[in-house]
Amino acid sequence: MPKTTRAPKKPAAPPAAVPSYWLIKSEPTVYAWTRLQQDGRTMWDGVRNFEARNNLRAMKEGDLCFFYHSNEGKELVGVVKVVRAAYPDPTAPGEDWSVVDVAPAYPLKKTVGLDAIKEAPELAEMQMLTRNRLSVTRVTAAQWTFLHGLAATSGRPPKAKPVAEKVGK
DNA sequence: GCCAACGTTGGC
DNA sequence: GCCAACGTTGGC
Repeated sequence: MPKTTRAPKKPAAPPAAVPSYWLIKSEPTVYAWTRLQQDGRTMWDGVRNFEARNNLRAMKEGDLCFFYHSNEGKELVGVVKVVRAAYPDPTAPGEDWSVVDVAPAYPLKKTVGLDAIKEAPELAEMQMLTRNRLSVTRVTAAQWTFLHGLAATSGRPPKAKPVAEKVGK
């Protein structure tokens, strides 16, 4: 594109950008939801799968993710917010992996079990089901809303999150 | 704890 | 560039 048509450098991306929705998995024995609540924030490291990594890289600050307990529990337990977009994974120096920082946004009033997710025709296309080994998957807006219905938190707009937003260190 | 699924790696 | 072996994930 010719320079002359280039937009005059947008003054910081509009924070009004529509958030995307995701689902991240963790084995509760490795890093549980309660632990994240205690920590207040964490670096989501250790992802060693290209597709999962690409999903991490597609996350924007402010995006929301379901937090899923794999292996034990097998249920959605809460929602986290992306508080820092992707940056190189310091646990894999020299390698091309990424992390994001997340903070707890709110717990689900009712956890949503894998069985319930599988039962719902509305969720048949969920990436977590179709790509069940992926630790970071996409969630559509429709799936997001539907799952909040199951979690009995449907009245809660995804914007009510007074999470501290100190980016950086 | 076992096993199926599947992404990744490495040999040819 | 294909494909078999391997490793890891995650459900059961």
